[in-house]
Amino acid sequence: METAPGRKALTHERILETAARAIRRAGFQGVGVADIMKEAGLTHGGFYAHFASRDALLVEALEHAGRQSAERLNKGQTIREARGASPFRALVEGYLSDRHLSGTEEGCAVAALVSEMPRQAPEVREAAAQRVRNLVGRVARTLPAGTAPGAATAVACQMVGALQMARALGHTAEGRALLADNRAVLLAQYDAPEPG
Amino acid sequence: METAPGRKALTHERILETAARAIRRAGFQGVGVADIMKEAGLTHGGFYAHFASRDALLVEALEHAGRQSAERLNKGQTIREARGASPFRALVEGYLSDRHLSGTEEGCAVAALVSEMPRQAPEVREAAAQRVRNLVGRVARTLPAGTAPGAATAVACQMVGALQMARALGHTAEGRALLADNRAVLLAQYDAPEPG
DNA sequence: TGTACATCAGTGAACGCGCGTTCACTGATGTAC
DNA sequence: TGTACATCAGTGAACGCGCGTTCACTGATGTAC
Repeated sequence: METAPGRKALTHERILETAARAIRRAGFQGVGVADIMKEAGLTHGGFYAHFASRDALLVEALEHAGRQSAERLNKGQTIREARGASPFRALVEGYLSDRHLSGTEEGCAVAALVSEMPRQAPEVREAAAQRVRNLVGRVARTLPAGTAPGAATAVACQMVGALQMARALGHTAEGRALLADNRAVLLAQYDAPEPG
Repeated sequence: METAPGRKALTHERILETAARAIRRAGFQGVGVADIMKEAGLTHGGFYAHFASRDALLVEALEHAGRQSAERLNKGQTIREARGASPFRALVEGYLSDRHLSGTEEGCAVAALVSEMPRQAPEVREAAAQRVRNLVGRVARTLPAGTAPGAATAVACQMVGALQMARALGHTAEGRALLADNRAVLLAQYDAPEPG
């Protein structure tokens, strides 16, 4: 059993939770320290009692978002596998779902932030690179044994690209069709044909 | 023959050229009006004689970047095809090249900016969506006849995702390996095996 | 159980700075006669 | 060819505003005796 978190630890967690959502919603550059503190029900002055700098918050927020998104994907995968889907199909259908398309704020941090990652401070970039590696690892674990090397990387890139491009097209028929195309192509390539 | 551009038109073009590079380098949010004007050798005050607002500049800059990147890809494709590559191979090897990895500023606007696109003003979003459609169209034109429907979309998403994720990992062996994995998987799936 | 004091989480005013936008202006270019 | 004037591209100071960060403070909580 872990030590019960004190008042400060609880507040810290609340700021992190808010920030993890905010960066995915508005981008690294899209939210300020004051915005996040306000959304967490605090005043901006208290921020530096919790984090050494804005970048230090971004690092922790990325890690928090990664954990949160991983949990969410785990849940979705478990449910789909219980319904008979292969691990790979469960991942693809969860990641490239309409729900994930519109749920940027709770979704994959890589899809929400990749194109901004190269422009961040070194510490933030490193935390971001780790999210990328984790995503590739997740894909690797769902691919059938004997899949060509490099496939996990290729699939991860396609999934991230697809979600982003669908979002760029808007939450419209056009965006959803792009997602559907990607699901179909991926499942045809790496999964047994759908039964029935 | 077109009308010879006057002094103002030349300046307009120079601002656009600067902005098209700047947004790919630093992101939509990463550069200000004053930065761009300074980089173009002007003072910020003159900006509003050329553009109605910052967003209006972003729209034109996206279009400019799209044209520029398209020309560049055309050139690369022509050279590779002259050396015997199929149109598809020529595109993939150009888009997923180490040169494109490190040439963000002159490269594909979609890869440089997708994850920021959903957060822009409606006019900018629409110009951005058009870049996405153009990229998918370009891929479609290089795929062998008879390829499964949806393949062009899937390939475009993978290429965009791959370039971004490689950049997120840094211009290192890790990033270049990710690109190489993607090239290999794409060529194995949609192209005849490399001769020799 | 009750008082005195130390600790500490969070407040809010203030800092220097850069943003997008406006506007009165300067000085070069072009036109009229 | 030369002068007088209108046009127009670009200048630079100024606007209101929000940013990241600092810091003296308040008021609640916890501890000592």
